[in-house]
Amino acid sequence: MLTVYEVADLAGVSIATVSRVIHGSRLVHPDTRDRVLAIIEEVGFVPDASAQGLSRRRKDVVGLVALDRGGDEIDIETTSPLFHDELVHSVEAVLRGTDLSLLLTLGRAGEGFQRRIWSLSGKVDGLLLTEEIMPADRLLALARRIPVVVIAGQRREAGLDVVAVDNRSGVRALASHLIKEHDYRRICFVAGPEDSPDAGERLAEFRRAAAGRMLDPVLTGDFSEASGSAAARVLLRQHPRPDVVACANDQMAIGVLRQFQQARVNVPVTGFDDIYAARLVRPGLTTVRQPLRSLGRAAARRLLARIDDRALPALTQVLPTTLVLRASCGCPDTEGPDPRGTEPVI
Amino acid sequence: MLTVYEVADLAGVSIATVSRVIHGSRLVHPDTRDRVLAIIEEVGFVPDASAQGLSRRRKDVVGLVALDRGGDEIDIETTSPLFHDELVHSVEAVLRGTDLSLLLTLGRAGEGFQRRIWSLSGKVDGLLLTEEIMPADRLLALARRIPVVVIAGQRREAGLDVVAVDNRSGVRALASHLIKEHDYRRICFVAGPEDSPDAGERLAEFRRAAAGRMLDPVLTGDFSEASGSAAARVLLRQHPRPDVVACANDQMAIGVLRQFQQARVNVPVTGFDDIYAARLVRPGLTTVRQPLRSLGRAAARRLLARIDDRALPALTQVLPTTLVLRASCGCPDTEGPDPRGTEPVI
DNA sequence: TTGTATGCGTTATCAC
DNA sequence: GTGATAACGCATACAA
Repeated sequence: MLTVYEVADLAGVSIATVSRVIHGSRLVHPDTRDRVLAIIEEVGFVPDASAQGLSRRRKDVVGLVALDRGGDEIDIETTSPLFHDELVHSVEAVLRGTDLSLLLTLGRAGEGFQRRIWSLSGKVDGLLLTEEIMPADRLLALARRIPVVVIAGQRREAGLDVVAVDNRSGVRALASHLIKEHDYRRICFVAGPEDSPDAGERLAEFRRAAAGRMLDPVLTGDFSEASGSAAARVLLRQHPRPDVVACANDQMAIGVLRQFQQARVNVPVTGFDDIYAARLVRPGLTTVRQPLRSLGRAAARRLLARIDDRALPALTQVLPTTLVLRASCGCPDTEGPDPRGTEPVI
Repeated sequence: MLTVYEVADLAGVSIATVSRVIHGSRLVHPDTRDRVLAIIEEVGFVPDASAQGLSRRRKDVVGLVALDRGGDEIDIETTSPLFHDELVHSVEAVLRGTDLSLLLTLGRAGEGFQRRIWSLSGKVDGLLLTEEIMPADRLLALARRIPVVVIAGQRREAGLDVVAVDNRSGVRALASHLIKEHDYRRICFVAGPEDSPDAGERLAEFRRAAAGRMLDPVLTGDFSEASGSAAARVLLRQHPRPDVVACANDQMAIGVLRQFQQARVNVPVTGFDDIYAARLVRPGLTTVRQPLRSLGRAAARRLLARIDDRALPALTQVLPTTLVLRASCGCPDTEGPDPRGTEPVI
C-alpha cells in the first residue's frame, strides 16, 4: 500500500509538503504542487483513512443504526422495515454534500445488538439511533461518549438531541376521521410490538381518541407484513367483523389488506407511516404520513452540528404528521395528484 | 477520550495487557483479566477504530456503492432505486455475522462520483460496486488497489470478481411468454438509461427475442417511476396503442401501470427485477425476478473471501433469473401463494 | 504471565 | 515555501 513517504520520495519533497498538497494548502509553490499532484495521480495514491483519523481525531464517518424487526432472514422483503429505507436515503443525501460517510448497521433488538452498537461507537464520529434501540439511560451513557441524535416518535429524552414525530396528533386525526366521517363503531386496532415506544404511543392515543369504539382485545403484530396477514386471518374467523381495521404501521396494514382481498372480504383498513408502498397498493392505503425525509434530514443535520460543537444545548425537534386519505378507509377513490412530493423542505 | 493508557493505569497493568484482555487472549491471568474488564466496563472504554485500523492494517469496514438515478432530491421515493435497498439488506445481513461494518455510498453517476469512490477506498477494506458506476478500466485500477467485487448484469469483467445475473435468459422467457401465450404483436419496450449496461442488454436481448414484434422507436426512461409515467403519457397520445408495454425495470413499469390506470385505459405491462413493490400493485406485476438477496449475499461473501486472501483467482458467478407471472401481462389473476420466499438460499 | 518498545500512516508544530 | 519531528491510540515482537 502506498504512503505519503513514497509519494514524497518520487516527487523529491518531504511528506509535509505532500500532506499540504493533498489538503490544498496555499503555502506551497505551484510548481511543487503540480509535481506532487502528478505523482499522486500517476501512482494512484489515496491517503489511509485510519491514519488520518488517528491524527486528526476525526473519522469522517457517522453511523445510522436501525432495528430490523421480526421475521427470519429468509424473508427479508416482507419483514424488514421499509420504513427505514427512506430514512437511510435522506440521511445519505445530507451526508453527500460533506465528506462524511454513512455507516449503516441493522439488527434485531436485544442485549447483543446494544453491545455491538457500543463498540461501533469507536468507528464513527457520531451516531443516529432510532429510539427503540436502547433504554434511555444507556442512550445517555452513549451520548456522553459520542455525539448522538435520537430519532423518535414523540418521547422526549432529557438532555439528548431528539428528532421526533408527532404521532399523537396523527393518530387523533385518523381516529377522528374514522369516527366522524365514516361513523365506524367497531374499530379493530392492530398494534405493534410492545417494546416499541412508537407502537405503544399509537395504541394508547388511539384508544383514547376512539372513545369506546375500539374493540378489545387488540391484536398485536411485529410491524411486518406477515404479522398483518396473520392478524387478518384471525379476524376472518370472527363474526361479526370489525367495521375497520386500523394498523400501527403500513406494512401490517398491507398484510391485512392483502389477506382480506385474497379471502374476498371487504373491510376498510388503515396504516401508519405512509411508506412508498402505501400508495402503490389498491385501494391506496389511508394512513398517517410521517415526514420521513424531513426526519432523516433534520437528524443528520443536527448530528453534524453537534459533531462540530459538542457543547450545543440539547434540542428536541418535533415534526408534524399528516392524515393521508386514500381509498382503503372507505373513502372514494380519487386517484388525484398524490400528496407525496409536496412535503415542505425543512 | 479514553485510551488504553488510562485503563492500564487504573487497572495497574501495562497497555499490552489491556490489549490482550480486549482481544480475549488466553495469555493473561484470569484475575488480571477480570480486573481489567471491570475497569473497561466501569469507565466505558471503547478502543479507537482508527488506531486499531492503523495498527492492524485492517479497518473492518466494507463499502457498498450504488447509483442513485434520475430525479431531483425532492422526489426520492419515486426515483431512488428500490432495487438497491434489497441489496443493502442482504449485504448487511452477511456482515452482521462478522465484525465488519457497512459503509453505504450513493450518488449520481459521473466523474465526481467516481472520484468520490476512489478516495472512499481509503476508508474501507473492500468495495462492492454495481457495474454501471465506472468503466472497466477504472474498475480494474481500483481493484488493484483494494478488493473489489462487481455486481453486474451479465457482463464479464476480465480479471475481476463478478456476481452477475442472467438478464438474457429472463428477457427471453418474458418475450416468449408475451408472444407464445398472449400472441401480442405490437410490443412497446420502455428502455432504461443508455449508460446502464443492464438496460442495454435487456433492450438488445428483447429486440432479438421479440422477432420483429417490437415497436420502434423504443421509449427511454431513467429507471424511475416518474419516467415510466412519462412514457405512458406519450403512449396515451398514440393510436393504435401497443398490445403490451414491456419495461426495463419494475419501477418504470409501475409508473406506466399507474398512469394508464389513471387514464382508465387498459394495456398490459411488464417489468423487470421483481422488487418488493411489484407484488403490491394491482394487478400484480408480471416481471423477471432477479435473485437480489442471493446476489447481495454472494457478493458480500466473495468480498470477505477476497479480503482474506487477495491472491484468489478472479471468479464470475452468474445467478439465474426467473419469469414471474402475475396479472399485469394479461394473465388471469391467480393471487395464489406468492413465489417470493421460495428463492433458494445459496 | 506481564511489560517495554517499536511501528502503523497521517497531521501539525515547529524551525529553517 | 519547505523540511524535520512529535503526537495520535493501538497491536505486537521481543524481553523479562
